Order: sequence, then structure tokens, then C-alpha cells
Amino acid sequence: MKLSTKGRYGIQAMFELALYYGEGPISLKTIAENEGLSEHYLEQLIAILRKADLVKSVRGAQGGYMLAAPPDKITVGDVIRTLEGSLAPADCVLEDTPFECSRAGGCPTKLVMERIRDSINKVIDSITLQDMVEDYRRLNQKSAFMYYI
Amino acid sequence: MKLSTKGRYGIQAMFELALYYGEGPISLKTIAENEGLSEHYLEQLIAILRKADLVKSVRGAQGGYMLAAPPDKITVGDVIRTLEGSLAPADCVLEDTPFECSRAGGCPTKLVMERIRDSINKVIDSITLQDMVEDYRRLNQKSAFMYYI
DNA sequence: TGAAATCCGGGTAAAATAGTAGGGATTCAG
DNA sequence: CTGAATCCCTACTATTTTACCCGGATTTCA
Repeated sequence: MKLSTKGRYGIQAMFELALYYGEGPISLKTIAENEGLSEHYLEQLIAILRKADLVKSVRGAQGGYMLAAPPDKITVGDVIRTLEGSLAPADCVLEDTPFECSRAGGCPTKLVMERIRDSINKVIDSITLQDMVEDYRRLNQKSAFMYYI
Repeated sequence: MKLSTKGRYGIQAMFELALYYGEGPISLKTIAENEGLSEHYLEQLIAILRKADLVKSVRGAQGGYMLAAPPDKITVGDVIRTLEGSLAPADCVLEDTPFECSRAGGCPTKLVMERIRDSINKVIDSITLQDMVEDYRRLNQKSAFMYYI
């Protein structure tokens, strides 16, 4: 039940873009360096995010990527689902194309899966990139303050 | 973010054992047939559950398996974690041996992972095998009733 | 024009998944 | 006391997924 690196790196990259939102395009190189990720691999992930209209690209020198919407309009759920697909823990509770098993109607395991799925969705849909940025700034401020004690 | 078949089959097998709790040992063959699973594969999974003291075995002819505790004392979380390990969506938020990344302290992604982890745990720890049995009986009763309309 | 970027398709080694195979040990029924 | 049922254990394996790398084309700014 791990998130793959797609989802994790995707969140990290989107967080970087949120951090510099409004300051022009950020290059993949910058993102990859700041987050310690492979530039080539990140390229594939951000291509998916671009096709899903979550980021915009600017080609050519001094180009790069930026969020397609303000950080408070993009949720962690948008990012994860774009990169990983549904977060349903089993195929029988996929939101779009559920695989119907033979006992689908009266299956007690399915109820469990639905509850897990719903609780994950509830959490990731409630966190925006703006929330992450604010958390980050708060955490950083705190540890800077700690040095003076 | 799928549960592997280990977790899913494990829940199904434990549900079967809960359904017949108190009626003597149930053979692997019976469980596998009722749930439509591979007997040999299930054997490996139930061995893990046995070592974790969630099920007891009775060897020899007319032997089989039974729950090591009443169905209302075993949660879905006990079963899943035994078979799949922690349900942390990333290694940095493992409950027992978290992998500390470089920015661990001020990492906003980690906060997200913690919230996902906690919400999954909350759900699976709140559902007992007894709950599943009751759901099953309720669902079945309902559909039997439907036939008369 | 040349350097800095994005864009794009393909390739690939390693790990995880979901089993299969086969034999040994134990116990009950007749 | 023998045979069938059943658990117990280790090893093997095909397939899929993951997490990348490579090379080159295209676009744009300075």
C-alpha cells in the first residue's frame, strides 16, 4: 500500500511550483535539484501533469513550468490521482470502472475497501498546495526561531 | 496504492473463519473454495497469520484452521498489517522504523503522508471481523427479502 | 547563432507480485 | 494399522510494475 514515486515526486514537484507561484516559469533542473530527484524521470511525470492541465509549460531558454491554477485551487488529490489513477485499494471499488466480482452485491470485503478508499480521498482532497506551502513556511519559521533559544 | 492480494485474500480468509467461529476447524480447501482462491497460495498467507497468533491450526484429518480469538477481538487492521506490513504510504512515515530523509524536520510532503497513513489506520482499526460478519448477514437477509417483493 | 530549455519515444535492470511444485509430518477413521 | 485428509515447509518462476536512462528533435531567448 505504498504510494509509488510517481505520486510522491509529483507532490514534491508541484509543491516547488506552488512555492514560486507568480514568479515566472521554473525549470525542471531547478525543481530536480531542490528536491533531489532525477531530472529525466521528473520530465515524464510532469508531462502527465501538463496533459491533465495542472501545469503549464514555457518552451525555450529561460522557460520552465508553472501551475495552471493558483495553489489554493489545486489539491494533493488532483495531483496523486492524475499520476497514480484512483486510490481505490481494490479494483472492485474503482470510482470510474469498478470490476464487479461474482459476489459484488453481498460482499463484506467490498464494504471495507470502500471505507478505506473514501477515507483516503477525503484526506487528499482536503489538502491544497497552498496548505503545503503554509505548513512549510510555518515549520521553517519555527526552526529558525529555535536557534535563538 | 492498491492492496496486494495478500491483504485482500487474507481478509477474505479471516472472514470465512469468523463466519464459522466456534464450529471447529475449517480446512484450507473449504476456505479456498468458498472464496474462489488458490489453495496453495492461501496456505502461505495463513502461515503468516498463524505465526502472528491470529489463527490456530489443527493438524491431521478433519483438521483445519480457526480464529485464535473471538471475531470481535480481531480487526481488519490486525490482518492487513500482519500480511502487508505498515500501511504507511511512504517510508518516511513508517510507524516502527521511519526512513529519515534529509529534510525530514521541515518536510511538507511528510505531513501529507502522515495524514493519509493515520486516516487509513483509523478506518481499518475500527472494523472487526465481527462487524464484517454482521454486515454480511444483513446484506444477505436483505437480498433474500427482496425476492418476495 | 548558440545555449537553454521543453518535448518525445523507446529501452531496460531490478524488484515485487502472484502464484506453482513437490515432498514431509501429523492425525483421524475404519 | 493403514490410508486418506490435512497441515507444514522450502524452493522455484513467469509476469508485471517500477524507476529510471538515452538520444535526439524542437522551440525560444539573448
